[in-house]
Amino acid sequence: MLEVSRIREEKEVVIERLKVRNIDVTEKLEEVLSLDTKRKETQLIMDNDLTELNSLSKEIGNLFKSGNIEEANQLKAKTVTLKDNASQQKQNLSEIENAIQKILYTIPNVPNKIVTPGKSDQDNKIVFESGKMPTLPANAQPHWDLIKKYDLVDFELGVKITGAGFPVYKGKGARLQRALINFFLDEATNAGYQEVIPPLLVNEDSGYGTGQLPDKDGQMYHDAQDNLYLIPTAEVPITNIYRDVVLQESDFPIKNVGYTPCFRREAGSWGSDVRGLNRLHQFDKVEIVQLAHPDKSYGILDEMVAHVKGLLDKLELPYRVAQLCGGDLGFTSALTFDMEVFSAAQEKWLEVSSISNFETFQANRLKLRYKSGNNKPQLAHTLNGSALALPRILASILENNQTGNGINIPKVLVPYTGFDKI
RNA sequence: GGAGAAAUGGCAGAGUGGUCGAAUGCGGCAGUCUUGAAAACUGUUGUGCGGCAACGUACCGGGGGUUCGAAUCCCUCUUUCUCCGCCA
Repeated sequence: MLEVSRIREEKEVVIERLKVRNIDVTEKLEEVLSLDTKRKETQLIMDNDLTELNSLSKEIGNLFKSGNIEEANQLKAKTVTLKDNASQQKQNLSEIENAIQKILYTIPNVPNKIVTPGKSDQDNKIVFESGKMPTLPANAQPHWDLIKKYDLVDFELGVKITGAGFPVYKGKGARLQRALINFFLDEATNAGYQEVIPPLLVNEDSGYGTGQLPDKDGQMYHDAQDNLYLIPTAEVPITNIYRDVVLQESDFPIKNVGYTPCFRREAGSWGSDVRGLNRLHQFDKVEIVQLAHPDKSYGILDEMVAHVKGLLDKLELPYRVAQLCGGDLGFTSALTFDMEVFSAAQEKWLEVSSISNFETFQANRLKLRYKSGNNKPQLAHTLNGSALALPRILASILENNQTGNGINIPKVLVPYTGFDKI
């Protein structure tokens, strides 16, 4: 959520930068500013009423003490209208505040100035390519066939138990999945991230804190009975650890990593690219989250990208890094890099990680601040990235490493799988 | 799920209708003393909103109510603890 103070201070910049998302927020910002002015006026009136009310109350107290009952009762009568006024203003105030918030909830984050305009992922800028495409055997198969052939993942079984998009991993498939999770967690831990195992269901406050609500209501599975949401990513519970927290400047950087299953309804996104493991309702992911000093967050974003590149290098997968254009940028992000792995048999680039700097957008909702010295608390920056999302990694490992009579396991995973071939 | 107790500042802990944003202790910060440190002493030390500031205002788990006036009384919700029941 944008800060009103920022809108007031650099309205033109905000409008200009949001144009790369193909939206014009001029009217909304004007509305926010005029409501904010009204808010200040209303509070001033209310505060004045309250000031008078408070001093009358004190007087009445003193009169009662000194036995001046009659005079006290006279003053009491005077408080009635003041009280009415104050409570009316209080109601106005909260209506105005709600109206401001309602608008702010509809405005996405202001993109970083290097974000280019564009409509869709077609317009993203490829900023790095690792090269080294695999050469496949003549009879190469896409992973959904390999999975069946070697009995690694069973989709039909998942349909029987739950529904489409909830696969059952079996045997070496399950083991490979677990190996990847452990590998990713170990790599992150070695890079200084603290591992956490967060809850998989979150409350409404947490959903608002990281910006999934109200923007993506409907994309999350919702337990109406207890009003809890199944997490679409570990970002939600992990970042919300720091909701309503004031850190010391010396606490930075704060680095957390967590493995969780992720649950996404994927409403309306059923298309051609959903075969096999490409798009699921439940999938596993290791997520890295950092909290940073505003001056350091972009350096940290680079560091996180480098970390994920390192993972893909070690897995010996061909990949590229895309800098998202305005039209493809997530609602809450100021700058995002997507990591895409080439899955050779289906000849597709699959997004396996999305690494973003949210600047203060989440922190403002979370009330996540830091203090340096005796200065007033300032909003911190939040960042996160997948390191990594499992199913598509699995898909590309299977496809790229097939030999015609088996599948080679990347060397780095062998200590985790206990086998080097499927 | 049933019965009872509780929720106060970074922490501990007082406060049961007015002068309480809240005693006291610990911790933090600044200073005195010291070659330096410790100890001792002195001062200072929550957050939001409005305001250049002075200051005003709100906040004692959340929401609502009673009252001229609520940390204090009432209702409700949440959470924690104890006992009972159930259970991985």
